[in-house]
Amino acid sequence: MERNAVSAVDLVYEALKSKILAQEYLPGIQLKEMQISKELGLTRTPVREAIIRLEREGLVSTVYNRGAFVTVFSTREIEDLFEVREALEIKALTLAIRRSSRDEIDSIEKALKQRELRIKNLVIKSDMHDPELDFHLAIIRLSKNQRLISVWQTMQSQLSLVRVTSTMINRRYLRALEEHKKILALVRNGDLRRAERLLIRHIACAKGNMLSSLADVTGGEPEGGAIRRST
Amino acid sequence: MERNAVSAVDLVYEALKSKILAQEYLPGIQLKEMQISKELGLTRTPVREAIIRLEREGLVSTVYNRGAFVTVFSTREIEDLFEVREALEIKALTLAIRRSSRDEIDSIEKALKQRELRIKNLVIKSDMHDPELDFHLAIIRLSKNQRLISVWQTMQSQLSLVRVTSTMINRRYLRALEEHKKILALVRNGDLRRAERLLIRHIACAKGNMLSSLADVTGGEPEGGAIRRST
DNA sequence: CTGCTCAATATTGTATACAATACTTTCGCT
DNA sequence: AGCGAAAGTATTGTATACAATATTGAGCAG
Repeated sequence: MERNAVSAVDLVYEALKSKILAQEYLPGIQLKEMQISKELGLTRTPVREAIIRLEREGLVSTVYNRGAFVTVFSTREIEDLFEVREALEIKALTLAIRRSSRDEIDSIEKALKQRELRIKNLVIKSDMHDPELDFHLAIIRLSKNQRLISVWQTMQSQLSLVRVTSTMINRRYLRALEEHKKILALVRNGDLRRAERLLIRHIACAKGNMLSSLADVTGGEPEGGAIRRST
Repeated sequence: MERNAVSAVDLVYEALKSKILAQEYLPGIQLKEMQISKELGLTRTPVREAIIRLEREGLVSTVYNRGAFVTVFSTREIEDLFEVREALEIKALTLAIRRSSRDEIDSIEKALKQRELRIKNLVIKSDMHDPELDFHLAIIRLSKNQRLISVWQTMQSQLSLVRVTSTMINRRYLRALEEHKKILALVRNGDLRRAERLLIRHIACAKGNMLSSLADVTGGEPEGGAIRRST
């Protein structure tokens, strides 16, 4: 009995998802079943099924009889996402204070300090995944609420489709780190009110950055063709 | 050009979803592709694709090489769902106060009053859909946040899989209605703090009811066979 | 050159066929 | 009878085939 058999659908799903998140497939481009199935040495059936999964996660948008496209989020949708994300993170704070042990908080703090060192030593690799996310994910995890975690991750992966100029990220690294440390300290002390306030400001800041960096590239159609061609 | 052409997948999806939500397919039973496709006069392909959609919405759980089953939620998962739901509804309150017009609130109030009349005249039909949901959905909609709305609806449909004895619902009708009216009044006055507090208590009450009604039927395996057979 | 029609192509949507795994029943043994 | 192996059946997973729709491009009229 093959224990660790993995389905072809899973393979395609992971392949597509990582390519989308790595922005190898840019928002707007069409995911052609034939092409993908040839690339992976499979047929269209598992590819279709993987695409349906991605569609339900919001990374892909499909139009009947036209195909599947990497989702292009509007400014409004991004704002909506941030509002939901804020709601989830605030709830996570409440739960974290109630449910997390000193040890767990210590280990997050340690990770923060290591990150601070790396940043100050300027070993910032451009391909380093956003450290911002690590902290927020850590807080979310403290909630011990599996559903909260998975909804948050779905939102987050959608937000990560929005390209942010890396300079924009780098500039905020240190400041964000300070805020993270403060929030964590407040969680440790069980000071929900202040933690909330700080987190809200922190998220608002992140939102502002993303939206302004969006404005920078306004009009910059992603190559590969938009969803609808003018022709 | 067929404008309103609807895909077979959509048909299957809607059919399955409504049967699941109507508890025609009870939690735990297996969704057999062949059987469903024969019932609908289609083949397995669109059935499979519809099932994948439902799986991503949490209504169905699939096991590789074993099949798809209507999800059975554990007590823990229900608690998790309620926590997320609370987070979303609280956020919705904030946004509702900021974004909703007097007219919108008036129309919700009118609906509440009509419902009150119907209840007092004892015209409660057993197949009436839970009025509790109407109010909460109305509040959620006031947020004007499409993402918030859709995440909430997904959660809600999952929660509706949990069978609640109808007497349990009926008993709470009037009391819930009063709470709804109070919450709405507070939203109208922009009193976020008090609205939040009331809503939290209100949801806690609903959660308590659901969990206790769950306890009633503990051990009552859904007919049709559980996910894993003992043999 | 522009705009149109219509054939040719590409792509998706659904059906069918085959393969692999899981479940069931039968049969044989102790 | 009780247990286990093995054949038979059912069900899912993947591949292929066909149908329907959309897109492209050539040809042609104005």
